[in-house]
Amino acid sequence: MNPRPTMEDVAARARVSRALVSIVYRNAPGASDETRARVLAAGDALGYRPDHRARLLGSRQRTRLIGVAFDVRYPFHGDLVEALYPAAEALGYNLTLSAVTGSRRESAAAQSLLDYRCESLILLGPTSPPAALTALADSQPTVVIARKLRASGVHVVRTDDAAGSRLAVEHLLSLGHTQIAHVDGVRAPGAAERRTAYVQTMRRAGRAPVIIPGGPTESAGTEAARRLPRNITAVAAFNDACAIGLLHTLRASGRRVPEEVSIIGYDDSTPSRLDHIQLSTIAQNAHGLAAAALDLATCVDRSPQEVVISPDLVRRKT
Amino acid sequence: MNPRPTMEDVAARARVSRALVSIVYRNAPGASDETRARVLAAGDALGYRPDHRARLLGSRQRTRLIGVAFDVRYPFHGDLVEALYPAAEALGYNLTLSAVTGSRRESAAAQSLLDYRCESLILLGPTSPPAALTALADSQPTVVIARKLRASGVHVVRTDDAAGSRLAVEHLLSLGHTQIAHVDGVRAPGAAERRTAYVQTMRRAGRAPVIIPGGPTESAGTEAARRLPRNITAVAAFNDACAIGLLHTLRASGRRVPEEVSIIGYDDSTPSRLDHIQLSTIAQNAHGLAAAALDLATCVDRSPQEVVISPDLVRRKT
DNA sequence: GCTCGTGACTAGAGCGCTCTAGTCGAGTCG
DNA sequence: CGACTCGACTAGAGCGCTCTAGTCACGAGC
Repeated sequence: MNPRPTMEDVAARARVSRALVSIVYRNAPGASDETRARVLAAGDALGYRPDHRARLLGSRQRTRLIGVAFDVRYPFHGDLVEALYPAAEALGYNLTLSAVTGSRRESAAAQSLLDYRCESLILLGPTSPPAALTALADSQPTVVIARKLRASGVHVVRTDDAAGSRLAVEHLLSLGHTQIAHVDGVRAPGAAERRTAYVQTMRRAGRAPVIIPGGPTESAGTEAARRLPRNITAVAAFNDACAIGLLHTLRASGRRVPEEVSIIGYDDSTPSRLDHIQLSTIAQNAHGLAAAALDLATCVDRSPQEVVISPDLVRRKT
Repeated sequence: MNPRPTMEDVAARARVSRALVSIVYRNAPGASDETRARVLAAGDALGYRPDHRARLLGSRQRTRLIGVAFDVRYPFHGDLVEALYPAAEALGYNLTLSAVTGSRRESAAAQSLLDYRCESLILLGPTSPPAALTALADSQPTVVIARKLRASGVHVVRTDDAAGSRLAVEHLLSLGHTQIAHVDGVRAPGAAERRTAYVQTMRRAGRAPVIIPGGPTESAGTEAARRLPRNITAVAAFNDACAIGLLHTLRASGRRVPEEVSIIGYDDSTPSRLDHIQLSTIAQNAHGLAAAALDLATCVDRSPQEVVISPDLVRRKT
């Protein structure tokens, strides 16, 4: 519980000036290797760690801090956060997180990031209206991940949902299926792109599209299973949760998956990887999204743009 | 993209000193209501927001900042974070998050929190060895949530697992079941307490305990389902994931839940609430845990202690 | 009338850093 | 040999705040 050592303490112990300690800890040129080692040794002995806040205050413009607003309720946001950390580190940036929860609104999360003087903001699947996002982007670069939108001044990084949907359908076609249904995401983000791509891919293959209303949840999948025509042998679901609900309900009603019905999900979420599920799915490339987002976040004065990342097919057992 | 206004700008606009602006924004005594309004108006007009960093640097001892290290992969950590925000706000504290991920170790997360000069640390279900936690607690109050451990200097807030397990078994007994099995968590945290309480409660009720090896995952539940004796009519599972694996496998093999077999989980996780699952379970009281953790985190110079929160039975459909 | 208290406000020194503008000594070169 | 350059290092201002120690005006109390 003793007060933390400061640069002054390290400087005194290493018998150099405070400024030199700063040089050493910033890895800046202007210190001999010998002194560098001595300063570092003194710092270690005292358990010194630079004060991040003071560091930011002192450095004139660049804070090398990026704020990330994410929703604790979405596992995919967790995957993105995980991918963002190494991507930020590679560029010499630090991440500050702010959570969106059931009771903490996105605007509050974003404002608290601004209080920390983040250089730029990365918002994961934000639900704020475009105007609010534009307002945020007015004061610093703002990158939106995983939401398709046109808000002026905002960078957008997202997965190519049309390509993903096409990938799913082509996979099922290549397996020899002809009666392929799509369980729709209805109004969920991305649902329209996935539905349209499904229809187009089916038409191009000379097959009749069958669309079943669904949604982004397991219960939507459960519901969709009840409406599934008996002649259907393969289903491309809106997302993994929906596919899993469908899977369980189909199995419970005696239909064998994948023997009788093939199912493909979308997201490559954690549940899809579980032993007893092993859902084939379309993976959003979290690392690709993260890298692109950081690239945009760190380039100041770049005109707002949209980066679309291709998804990948993950073949598992359904 | 224009530089953010500072206190100086607000002071100039309101025609007062910088110090007075500080007084107003801190809600400290020493300014007339009239001036207060004028300063606030000037701040609003400029879009001024105090710099959190500078604020903390300036304020001598207390930073009113609490660092939270959580694991993005655990939904329950999300619930805890959600509960921590309002609890912190109520005490006038701010939260800084740092994520533990597959590739970012707990120690890195904790260190980055220290760089931000957090007054205290709250670690959710840490996996670090007790010695590492004691070392952390040496420099500031440290609270561990959801892990039973004896590390000197560290506060612990956790759920009463014995009581939870007892609650689960008593619930099943009260439903008239006599052949109740426990699917064990083996080496998972809390498994020993839950197992012991199960055995004790069964003995006290004059029933023979049946323990089936399992684990904390869905696949463990799937495995346990295969080993489940046919005469068992109720199962208290180690946790929800295990219970859900068990549930699906049992249903797939034709046994009806809850008609033929009752299942109770543990955690009240999000999947347990899903429409087609509706798992009865034992809820860890996230708000209670959060409040207790903040209480401990904010009281400096309090001797390390352990707070045990009672869990609740959530009756659903299994 | 003079002290004293009080509320409203300000000056200025930090907080722990970064960064610019130096100093200082050793080597280079014409 | 004096004018340079160059690497190693230091002094000190400044980042945007907070906070202590004032100042100043005004009214109460003796």
